[in-house]
Amino acid sequence: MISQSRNSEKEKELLSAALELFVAYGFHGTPTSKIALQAGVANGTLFHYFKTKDELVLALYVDIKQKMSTYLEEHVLPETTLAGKFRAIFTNSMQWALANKTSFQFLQQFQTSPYLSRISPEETLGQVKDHLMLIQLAVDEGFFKPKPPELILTMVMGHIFGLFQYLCSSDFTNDEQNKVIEQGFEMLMAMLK
Amino acid sequence: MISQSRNSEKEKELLSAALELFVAYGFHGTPTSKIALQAGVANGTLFHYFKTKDELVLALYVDIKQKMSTYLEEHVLPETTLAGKFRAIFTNSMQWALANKTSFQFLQQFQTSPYLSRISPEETLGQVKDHLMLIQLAVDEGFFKPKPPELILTMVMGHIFGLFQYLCSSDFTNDEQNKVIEQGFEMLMAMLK
Amino acid sequence: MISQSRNSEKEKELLSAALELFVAYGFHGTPTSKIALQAGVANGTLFHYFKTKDELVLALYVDIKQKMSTYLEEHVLPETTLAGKFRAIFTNSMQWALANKTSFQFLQQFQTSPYLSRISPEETLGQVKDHLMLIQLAVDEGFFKPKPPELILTMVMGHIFGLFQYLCSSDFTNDEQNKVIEQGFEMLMAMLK
Amino acid sequence: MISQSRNSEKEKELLSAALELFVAYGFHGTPTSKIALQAGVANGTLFHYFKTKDELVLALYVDIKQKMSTYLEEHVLPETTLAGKFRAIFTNSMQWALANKTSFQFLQQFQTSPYLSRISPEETLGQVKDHLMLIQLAVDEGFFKPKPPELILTMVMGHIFGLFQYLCSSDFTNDEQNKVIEQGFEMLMAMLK
DNA sequence: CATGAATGAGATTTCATTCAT
DNA sequence: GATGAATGAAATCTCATTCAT
Repeated sequence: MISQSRNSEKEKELLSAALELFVAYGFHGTPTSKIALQAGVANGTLFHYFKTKDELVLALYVDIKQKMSTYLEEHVLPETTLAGKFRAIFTNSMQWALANKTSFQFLQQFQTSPYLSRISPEETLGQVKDHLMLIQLAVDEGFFKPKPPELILTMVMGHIFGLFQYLCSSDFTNDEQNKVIEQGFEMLMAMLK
Repeated sequence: MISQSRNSEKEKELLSAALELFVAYGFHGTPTSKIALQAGVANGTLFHYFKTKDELVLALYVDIKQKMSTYLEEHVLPETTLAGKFRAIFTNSMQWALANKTSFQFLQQFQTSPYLSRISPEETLGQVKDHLMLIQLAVDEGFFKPKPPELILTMVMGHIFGLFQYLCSSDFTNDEQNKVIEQGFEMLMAMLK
Repeated sequence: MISQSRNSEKEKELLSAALELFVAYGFHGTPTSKIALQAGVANGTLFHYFKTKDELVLALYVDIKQKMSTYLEEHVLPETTLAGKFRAIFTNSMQWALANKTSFQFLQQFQTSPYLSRISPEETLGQVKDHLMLIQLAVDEGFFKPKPPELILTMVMGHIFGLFQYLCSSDFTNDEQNKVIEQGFEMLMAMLK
Repeated sequence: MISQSRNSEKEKELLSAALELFVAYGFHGTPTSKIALQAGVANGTLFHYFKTKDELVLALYVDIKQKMSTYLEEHVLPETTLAGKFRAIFTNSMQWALANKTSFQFLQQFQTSPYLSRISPEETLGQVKDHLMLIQLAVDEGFFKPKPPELILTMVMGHIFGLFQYLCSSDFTNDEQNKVIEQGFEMLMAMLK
């Protein structure tokens, strides 16, 4: 366990350095040498942990996705009502995004890049399946308008991306942020119910 | 004028080739040699028209932005009512995006990339100023809820990106597309009014 | 034709530099940078002519093989008798090998290396087919002992390699060399007839 | 003694793995990590037994040379006549080569490689001295034609390499192999006597 | 002894850019 | 203007070797 934590140490350093540099300079704009430098390891060490640079990019994506998922699950599971669940998903997504701006920006960058096609469709589906099912349930129960769940999901995500952009573009206090998120959620519901 | 039209011909070929390859392989994933090849010109010719590769990327962005703006202007100007203008902006944005998928994807890619910072803030502002003023007007007249125009704008854009994603993800007939756009607009208005 | 001769110029320089260095340090013991340096061209230029280092190795093999074949053909074709043809093949093989020691050593190195498997069997066969047919003819006419032509051929080649090794190991005058070759041929015939 | 036998175990595994991989991929085409992997030991363990990779190559060469020599000595020493000795040398060389194809191929590869120059001339000479003396004796007694022993030796070796190549190129039964070797020896004697 | 993570020099290859024709 | 051969800096990746455990 000691040795593993040491390994993880360098791997984490590498992932963290890669994240920062990728968001600042883009995937191809960031040489592996710079990543290694910033992570404080030797050039070759990067390739000890990730066989290729591409593998590092994908590993970073998976890592971030999983962290966000874990965070959401923890906050959504306790909710028992549909309304509570949706509010939890929305507000906690926003909170996580704002608390992990660089990570969230990386996701955006990744998802509009050709790297996305490296993720198998099953994996992609797996990530949203739970959300789609929840939406379907809400439609069935008349909580949402009768629209295809995929449409509703993309709208919610577009909404989240839009709000994130807005909240990043200026300086807001925490209170202001929370108010915007709150209002954003109300508006979203106004649209979907 | 003949020589210019010939130049323009090659320049267009280059921009068109670059667009296709950038969306497929990313900015850095696309060598200038491949762009020249696909454009049917020699390697060095690219650098007659664009001093550097970066300049080509930016020129492509400006070119696409301008084409979309022109298209929108043509369709929005004739409208006289607020409702008509917003409907026209929204539906024609969607129509243009769907008719020029690669171009729209390029815009998405560009705007989440570090290249965005190469565009001066004034230029960026200029592109949205008209829209912001229109939204402000709508808020003042009670047409929209009293929210900051920037917030409303980012929400509209998030909405558009979401719908675009959804309509690209499956095969829809033109009729179905139009219906989705129509409903999308109604939902958007339900949210904003 | 001018431009071609210029191209060929650098390509030839590269092949020639590669030959010398490969024989001295081995395929993998020779960095492409050294080849380029010795050829008097830039690092990248090598890859302008040969897509990969491997391709350079194979191209060099094909080039040398072809030069030797051409040389042999020119000297063997005029001969009309079986005896004359065999003598011509043998002595001219030896002469060419001694006049192009480095090239011949490269062939030996190549043929005992894993690179050999990159040459398709058909190509390999094509190179010896003529010789095999000539041997078969000699067997049919009772000129050679009734043995499989392949066996005879490998023996002849073993003989040639052996003599080459011997003549390289010490300093011989041209006259001595010729005498050894002559005697070597007589001994070979004593064995095969 | 127990610990030494354990070491020897791993050393043998390493030599054996190296042999196989060197013949398949060449000296430089085979990373030490792959050798260690195939030998079932850790990366660093290889360097406990061989200070450098080069040392491993040379050790392998010496090892194989010695095994072949031992085998030959055992079979040649009992012979009392010149004819018997030569027959024993020749046929047993072939038998060993065919029974240890990979090892023999390694020798060929080694001897046409720049590694050969790492072997001191004295060592090289030592390996063939006995054979040269035997040939000299045979020449003195009129058993062989009056030629330089070095010439005769290289011819014999060329002959052996040729036959080896031939017998490896197709599938032969043991009986066929033996017959070819037998005939090969008769032909060789026809040439040398 | 054995391990295997870590190293960093160096190898191959790419590619934006130049320039003589 | 147009070409494409040539450039060489820089990127990715490999691998022999070391060393703390």
